[in-house]
Amino acid sequence: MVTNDWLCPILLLVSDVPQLPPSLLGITAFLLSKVGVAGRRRMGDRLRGHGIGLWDMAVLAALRDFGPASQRELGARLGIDPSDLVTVMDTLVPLGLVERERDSEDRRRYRVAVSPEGRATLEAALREAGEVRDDLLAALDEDERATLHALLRKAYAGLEPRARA
Amino acid sequence: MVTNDWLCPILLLVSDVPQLPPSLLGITAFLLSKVGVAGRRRMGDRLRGHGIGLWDMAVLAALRDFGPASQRELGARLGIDPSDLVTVMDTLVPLGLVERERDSEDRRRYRVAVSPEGRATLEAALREAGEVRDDLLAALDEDERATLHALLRKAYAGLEPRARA
DNA sequence: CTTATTTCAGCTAAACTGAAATTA
DNA sequence: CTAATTTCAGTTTAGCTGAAATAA
Repeated sequence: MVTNDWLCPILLLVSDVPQLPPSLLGITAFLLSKVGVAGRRRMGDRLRGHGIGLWDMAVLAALRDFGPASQRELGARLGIDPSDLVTVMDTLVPLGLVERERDSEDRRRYRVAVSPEGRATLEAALREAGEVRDDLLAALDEDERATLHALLRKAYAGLEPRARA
Repeated sequence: MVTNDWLCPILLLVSDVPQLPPSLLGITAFLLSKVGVAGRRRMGDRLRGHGIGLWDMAVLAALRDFGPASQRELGARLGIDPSDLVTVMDTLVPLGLVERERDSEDRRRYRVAVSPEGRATLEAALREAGEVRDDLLAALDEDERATLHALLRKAYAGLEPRARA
């Protein structure tokens, strides 16, 4: 009789494909995390080529989609800690991707706006995102990708806003 | 005319729901990462109540599904760095969830096996995972959850094994 | 005086790197 | 001798905490 005890280590070495435990593959949250981390890493690697990080891209997107905002507003909208937004600004301002000036009506705040260069960088970043999707979801056809996206969006919308982090 | 410039900050304050930029909500990898992180956090919080972490659960699952293994094999299978497996063992061994003894045929290796207590803890952890799924995917019905799971599994299987992170 | 916004200094956890100790 | 397994020490990064500085 063939038992797993000695067969599995051999298969593991021969196939060179790490076979994950079925117990884990049956957990949706596990798959979600694995594919999510893989996508995040790919996206981060590509953005590094543009000199920005994931949060920087998110800030550019928020500024373009919703218009100028204070750092406080950006943090609330994107779920970024205000102190981490300082780091984001330390990246975006010197690169000229955003313009930042004190709010004339409330000099505690900055008024942050995306620059033309920032818009161009965002466009490039969004194209990278499309390529990451093609890579990450290579096994899925167009319909399946659309279904996956719709389901994720529905699930995300259903999360407690406070617990979306 | 109503412009976004002053309307959006007001909506943001009134609705108390952080409206994410449509640019980002259109990126599958972004949603994947967001929902994945939310699930991972929920799972980690629950496992903490059992005194173990996510990697500990993964090791218990691998040992139960595939039988005893060396730390090297566990690391290769689960994508855990061998040095991090030391930390996992430092958790599981004192709790009595695994039994570890030197391999009599190759004394460099340990032979790690799940104990009855470890099986019970894994069962409890898998039940927690079910509850996390119900919470995380509350907005989806049974069919949608099954579809999401199947699509994630297909996408994950299509990733380069080396790049599964 | 209290509150809001930005900033800084530091902390924690996770994942990774490099090398030492032991055995094959 | 080289190579494999486990272990330890240290680095890096992301996300978070608490408080200071400035302005309302």
